[in-house]
Amino acid sequence: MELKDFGKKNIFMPDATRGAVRFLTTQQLKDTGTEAIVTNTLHLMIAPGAEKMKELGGIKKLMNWDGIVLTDSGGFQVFSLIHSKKWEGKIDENGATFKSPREGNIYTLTPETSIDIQMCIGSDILVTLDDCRKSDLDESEARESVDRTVAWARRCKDHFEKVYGGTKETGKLLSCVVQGAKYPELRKECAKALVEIGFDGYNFGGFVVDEDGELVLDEMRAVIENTPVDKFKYAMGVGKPDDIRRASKIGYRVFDTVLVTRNARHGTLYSSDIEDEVLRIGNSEYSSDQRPIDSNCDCYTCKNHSRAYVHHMLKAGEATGMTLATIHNLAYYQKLVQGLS
RNA sequence: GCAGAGGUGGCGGAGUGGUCAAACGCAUUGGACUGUAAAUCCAACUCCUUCGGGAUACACAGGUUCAAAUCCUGUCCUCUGCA
Repeated sequence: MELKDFGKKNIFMPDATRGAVRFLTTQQLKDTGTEAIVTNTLHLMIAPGAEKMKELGGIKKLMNWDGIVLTDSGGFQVFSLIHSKKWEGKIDENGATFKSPREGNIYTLTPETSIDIQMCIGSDILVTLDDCRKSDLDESEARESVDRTVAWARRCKDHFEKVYGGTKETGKLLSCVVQGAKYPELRKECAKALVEIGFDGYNFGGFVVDEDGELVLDEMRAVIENTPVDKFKYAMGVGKPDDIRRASKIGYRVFDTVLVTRNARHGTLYSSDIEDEVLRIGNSEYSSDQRPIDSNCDCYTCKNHSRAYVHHMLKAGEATGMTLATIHNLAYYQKLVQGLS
């Protein structure tokens, strides 16, 4: 796919956070029909490091991946690791400073450094650093997060243009993240402020489901309705197959979620043979089931192996089980998303 | 045969008079996971239950005690060493 067509039709990007979709080789990833992946700024800045990424010629060369690469800015990690105090760190209006628990180094992520690192990674589609927080914020906190997100987005764009020449010079796309928690009005405000700055894509950020696991459609609509039709809309972290269907219906075209691959590793597979399309391959009923995971699937796993084999591999703790399950789930999602176009 | 050690839930293995239906691990059986600190986490796992409890249980059979997986006696079995 050409970058200029990105987001014109539905696309699902698996998360290759550290430069690989877990348990898959780049070739196996290609074979699932995947055209774009998401890698993560924060993870890659810690290892192998921004300078090293640059020296190695960027993520695409490193992975031998010729598809599209989107780099997430690290905004979500700022929330999930630092705001929630799993990692030591501080967040202020300038960005986040944190200590990696692995080797103890201190890192700083600001709107500007996030862009710099994404450039070192060699991404095609950059994401502005945003202030992502938990979903049940009260309105004043949500407003703070919106204000900061917009301010950071502006700084990201300025930096991207001044230092690198922007989209025109680099040929890369710059997308921003819309915050506003569970307040559709704030979502709208945030979207409008971002549109004024101008981006190539608008990403729905924060948490995409409420406490009951329901997709936050009202908030998502507020963003669609207040952003330009000709720019791509990316529903970050969406989601379960039905959530993708719903989000697609209201105008989102770009999706990513860890559910596909994590669920695969944890034994939750998808199959059109099952009524609610969820097949828990670890369940004992599959231990002697010789059928493929999905009779309508032509992925490597379904063409070559039975439910019983995947069940056994996963139960036995063999990495092959994870690989086979991931290949299938990813192929299932790619087919799902194509079917929505 | 003699001398030591020991027999605990599907398995391994704690516990050595009461707070024990019995730690912990594994296995098993369900479930969760939504811009990945996740090959992770949660729950159930003797039987019955109106979910309050109830009934049997720590090789087997007796006994001591208010109370035994824990103490005593016998039986059976296992392992190690010596013949």
